[in-house]
Amino acid sequence: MNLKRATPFYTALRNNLLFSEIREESLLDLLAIASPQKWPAKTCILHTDQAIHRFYIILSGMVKAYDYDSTNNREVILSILTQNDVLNVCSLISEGNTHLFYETLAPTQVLYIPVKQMREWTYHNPAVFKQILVYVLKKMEHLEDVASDMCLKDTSTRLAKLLLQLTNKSTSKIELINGFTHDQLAALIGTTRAVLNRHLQEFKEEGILHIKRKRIEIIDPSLLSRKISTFPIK
Amino acid sequence: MNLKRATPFYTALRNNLLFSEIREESLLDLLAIASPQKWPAKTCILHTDQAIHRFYIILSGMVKAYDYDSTNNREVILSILTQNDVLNVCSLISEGNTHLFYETLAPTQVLYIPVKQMREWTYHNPAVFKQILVYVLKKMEHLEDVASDMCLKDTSTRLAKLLLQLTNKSTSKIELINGFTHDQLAALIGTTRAVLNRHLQEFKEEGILHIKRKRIEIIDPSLLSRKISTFPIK
DNA sequence: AGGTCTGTGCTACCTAGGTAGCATTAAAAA
DNA sequence: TTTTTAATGCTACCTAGGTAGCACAGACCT
Repeated sequence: MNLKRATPFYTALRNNLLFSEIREESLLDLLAIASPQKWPAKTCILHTDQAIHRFYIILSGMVKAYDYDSTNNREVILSILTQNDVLNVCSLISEGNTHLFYETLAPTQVLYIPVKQMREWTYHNPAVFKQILVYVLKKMEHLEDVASDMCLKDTSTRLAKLLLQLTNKSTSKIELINGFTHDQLAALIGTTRAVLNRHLQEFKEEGILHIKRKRIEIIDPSLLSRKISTFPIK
Repeated sequence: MNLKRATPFYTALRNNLLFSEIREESLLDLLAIASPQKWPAKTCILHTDQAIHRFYIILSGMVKAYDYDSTNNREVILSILTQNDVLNVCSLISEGNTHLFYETLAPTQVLYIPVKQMREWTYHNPAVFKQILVYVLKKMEHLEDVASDMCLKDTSTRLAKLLLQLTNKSTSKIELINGFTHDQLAALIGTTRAVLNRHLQEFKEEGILHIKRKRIEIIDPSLLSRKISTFPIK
């Protein structure tokens, strides 16, 4: 028993807010039906029948949730999932189908639990639903922001917001998306690489940031925040 | 007791999927702390301190959830709430702040429960969280669609989708948004009245629909569905 | 070293959709 | 009825952002 508690998997679950209200014994029950799995980068997930019937908890790595339109060959990333995020919440409830696609952006470690067993576990631990609700509501809020920005704000505002959001206030470094290509950054703000680059160059000209290969450094955060939603004209 | 069960309020709660798993006695408890309220059309809600501390269940009428950008004076409607929808789910959980605005589009009847009492009630009826989760996940799915359409699909596709979605398959009538002005329709697909009208006229020319004042009638649904995501060019 | 590939910068062009403004019509109010 | 208001149609213009294409650079291979 004590051995189990010592595993990194146990610690991972224990530190996950989703299970903060769960008693130790129940958590060990959960651990008992969970299996680890590793995905290499650039793996599509939730597309196999098998994957649909599993509930995933991300231990490390990164997964994008995106939609893709074949008519114009474009992609939007609606959300980036990392440590402590979960995949396939719908499966616990209904055969609910998110139409989104999921793909790893980096090698990713997960724990998975077969949906059937997970449902059984939730039956004995209904308290988890409240925590899942908290989790989903937070995602929802983000999605509301994304949706409204996408159609009310222009591209350069969206870019500025993205960069500011992901800047660590204390270190002033951009987190999470360093290592992203411009294609991926473009998908995050719902535009094209060419357009994104146009705005990046603008920002560079104005002394707001440095651009290195797969890495952006903010020089002047205050100038950047002034880019938000203040139209150049008017 | 039997009297209470006979009230239209009881029936409303009983028919609301959110409370499908709730025992009769618990539902009566809920009814005991609930109060009816009427909002006239065009009323802003959730903006007063009082309103923030209440959980609302819509009995009849219509409320739009929207965001507004003052720099370009535009509005997006992200969701339309009607009978059996609820307002202020976040309040049950955290001081969670959706940044959206809410406004009635028609005279609306609600039941409200003070958040404090509602939280207490949920404490005794935790089963409701699962149902709320089901509800929120459904809203989430819709929001994902909206967000991705907003940046991957062109306006005429979004319009076609909107109209088809709201067409009752059996009666072939458009529901819910009949009575909407073009301004409101535009906000629903994230564009401007002028642009919306341009596409409506296009559709009319092509014999897809009739346009009357505050009312649209679909003549040829199959032509309309062909408008979806098939670019005129290519 | 040389070769391949992926990411980036940049140019020149095009169009969907945003903006402004006004004329027309239907509905509601006086 | 007339008056007033709200909803709609339509015109003419403008621009942000999408498209295509290519040159160049750094990374990563043999």
